[in-house]
Amino acid sequence: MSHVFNDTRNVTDQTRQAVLDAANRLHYRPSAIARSLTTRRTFTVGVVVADVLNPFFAGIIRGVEDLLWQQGRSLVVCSTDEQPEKEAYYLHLLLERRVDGVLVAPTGADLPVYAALRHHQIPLVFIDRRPPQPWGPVVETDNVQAGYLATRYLLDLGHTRIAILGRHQALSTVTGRFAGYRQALTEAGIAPDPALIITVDAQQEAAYQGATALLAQLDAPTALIATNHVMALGVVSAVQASGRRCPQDISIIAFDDLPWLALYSPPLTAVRHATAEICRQAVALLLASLAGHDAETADMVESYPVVMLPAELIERASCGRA
Amino acid sequence: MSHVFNDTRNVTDQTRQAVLDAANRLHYRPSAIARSLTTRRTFTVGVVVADVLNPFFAGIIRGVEDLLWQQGRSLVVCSTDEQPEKEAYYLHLLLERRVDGVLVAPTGADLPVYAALRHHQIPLVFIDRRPPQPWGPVVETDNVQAGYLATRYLLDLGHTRIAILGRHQALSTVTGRFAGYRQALTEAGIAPDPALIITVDAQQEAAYQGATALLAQLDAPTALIATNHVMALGVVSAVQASGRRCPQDISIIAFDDLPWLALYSPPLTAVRHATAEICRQAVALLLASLAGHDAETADMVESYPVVMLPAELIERASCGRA
DNA sequence: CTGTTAGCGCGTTCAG
DNA sequence: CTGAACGCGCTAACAG
Repeated sequence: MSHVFNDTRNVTDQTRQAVLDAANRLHYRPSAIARSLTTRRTFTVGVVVADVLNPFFAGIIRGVEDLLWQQGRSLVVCSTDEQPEKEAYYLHLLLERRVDGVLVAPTGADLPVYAALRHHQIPLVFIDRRPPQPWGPVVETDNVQAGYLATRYLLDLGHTRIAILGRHQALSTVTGRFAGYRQALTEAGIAPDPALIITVDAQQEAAYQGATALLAQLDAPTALIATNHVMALGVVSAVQASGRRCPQDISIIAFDDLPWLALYSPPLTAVRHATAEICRQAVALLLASLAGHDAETADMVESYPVVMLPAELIERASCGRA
Repeated sequence: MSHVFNDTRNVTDQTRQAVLDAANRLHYRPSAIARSLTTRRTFTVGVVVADVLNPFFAGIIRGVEDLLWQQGRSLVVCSTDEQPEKEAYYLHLLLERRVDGVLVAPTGADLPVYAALRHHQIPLVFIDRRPPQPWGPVVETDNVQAGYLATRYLLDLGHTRIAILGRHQALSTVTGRFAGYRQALTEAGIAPDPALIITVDAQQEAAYQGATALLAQLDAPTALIATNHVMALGVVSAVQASGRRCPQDISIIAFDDLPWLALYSPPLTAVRHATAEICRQAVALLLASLAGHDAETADMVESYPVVMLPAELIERASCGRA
């Protein structure tokens, strides 16, 4: 009797025991499959990111898992490798699985599956990046502020030739960070030099090549900003290879703070995302729209919130101070 | 008509088109829930590890995902934080979800839920660590060989006082690596010194404390082996704090090879797991036992294979050579 | 407080 | 080649 398991009815202790005993004897476990078919809830949410192996996304997944596991919700993870086709494929998979909701760091393409998800009333919350169209709420780092923060910090240290490296792909994260970079320079009366704004492919090797080219310029930069963790690895190795000393010859700022950055020689200054807060807000929005469906919010506002969380600069020795 | 979607029947192109058109118009998507209820297959596998955020496990998850996504199978991830209760909780969750199979890096406790999974015919494959009882096949690194490899390498370099740091918990990984360590020492005619075998809690801070104590000894070691990545971080910071120079004053070997180890000064020698191969073998065993159920392997052998994959030493400058 | 029943949306089988 | 009926295991609604 399902009532015993779900406490959905008053039952005498006697019958409860009888049921429980029988259940144990037969190794009975209720089937979540059958339950989902009737209740139309799967207690599962999908998390779609670029790459589970990227520590930034791994942190997001861990944060979301921690917020959900006590509610009996499980997480299915999907790595898109920045391929829109893979993103669409996974979203279709999640749709067929009838997950209760999806958190997605979009590749940037405007996929038809977003409409399909909406049609099936599956809440969608975008994390880290903005979708091309407002298909759902967004929770992201304030990338303009983050780019500004890093650049301003270097300017205050007296740097005037500051280079920035980002992904070649048109992601909202990269464009935001670049915008903040330009804004800080302009405010300081420095015209952004296109030769110091480098975009490369996603791999560490590409970042290495880009940074190496940068350092080989006649009027080479005295400071480098890597707009994500993989780029940071490439930049660091390029600086090593160039024979430059950090921070004497060059300053480095990394994005995405990870344990090893503090152990590097010198310890690397980094821009840290409010990862835990991103997870909290995203999950809150997801659960809210989940509840919203039950409540039949008829005249649902067609504009979704965009939550921007400020980034924080972790000051270490790689810029010659602290 | 399900026949159209599954090509399970000969259908005229006309009716096929009619069905497909209607499906598109209504944004129809087949429900994997309902399908699972009848077919008793969910096309979902669970992966239970200690911590998704740990790069070693993140690599495992990524590897498994890559092997499974094209088959239309999805992955639900679970972090136990080394707590048997959490492991049991998650395994029950996966059991209720009727996943097709489970890959688990067990905490080491002998949980009743293993029997429950078997009773429900849900294949179980253990990865990275050995379970207390033979509840399923195991795919792991040859930890004895790995510990031997690292120790022997240091011995060949002339070290005689070699310390090793491991987790306090009784995991098959740690005991194996310790055993290999002892074996190498003994072979070299050196009696293992209990003062050089340190076990600490899982956190980086604990490893830092342990390594610091080690370095403060009167007859301090000249080489340190950290048996996992988190320990390595603690060891490295302890060496830095002690004012020692690596490799002049002390040699370090890390476990779990990650990109940043090569960028450290000096680049860190590390023991690398055959992560991709672990994933391949584990998934192969899982799919095999999955197929086995259909084939009704009546007289199933009650002993499961234990696959041990050799580790590899990545030689870098932190030991004074290469 | 307890027993019975309809139906969730598929795959499968059995008639047509 | 096609339509109709059954059942997977559960929840919810309805009788007793």
